Amino acid sequence: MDIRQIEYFLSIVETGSFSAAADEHYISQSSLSKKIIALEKELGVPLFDRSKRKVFLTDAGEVFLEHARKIHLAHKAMIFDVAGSK
Amino acid sequence: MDIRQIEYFLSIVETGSFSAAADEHYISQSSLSKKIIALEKELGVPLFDRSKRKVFLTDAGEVFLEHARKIHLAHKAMIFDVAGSK
DNA sequence: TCAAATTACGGTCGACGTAAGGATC
DNA sequence: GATCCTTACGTCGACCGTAATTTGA
Repeated sequence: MDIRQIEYFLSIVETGSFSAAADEHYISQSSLSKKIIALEKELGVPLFDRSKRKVFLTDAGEVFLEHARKIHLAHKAMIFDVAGSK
Repeated sequence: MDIRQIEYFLSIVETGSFSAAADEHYISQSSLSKKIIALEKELGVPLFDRSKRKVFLTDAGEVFLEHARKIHLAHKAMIFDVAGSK
């Protein structure tokens, strides 16, 4: 699992859209989709329900979201502190 | 940054050795070394002092270590909770 | 039909392991 | 000389974007 995948996931949740999240990260819709599919495969559970026009989180997606936010913040703090220790 | 790199880093700290950590993760010493070098490059700071036979953490490495432990635990909790939500 | 996500495809870049090199003890 | 980390090198898999396909409104 890559930190970027977590950031992609968070962007999708914020925007409610794969394509909008892809734009935010300057990658193609296709690449983003594949990254999320790979993440779901790694976890063994689907994170999103794509059956509607707007994407919704599955139950597992909700659980993932809570942790994803924590890890994202922890990672940001890590970068900041490490850079400051130079 | 990949979660695996964090786990590699933690194994090196625990064992005090790149090669022992590589064995733990069933990858070659060479691959592990390259992963850590890539991590240091991404962070912009060296994490280890390799000038002695046993590897030592730099100041930045010590800072990274604190965060790495937190993120590792958060990741483990994430995997556990997501799997449990299936 | 329009918009949005997935799948197919081809090219390129990166990751891996083996083996050689350099350094420490 | 032995052990450990890094560099060189060749191969193979992964990632990316474009384009085609599928599906929901």
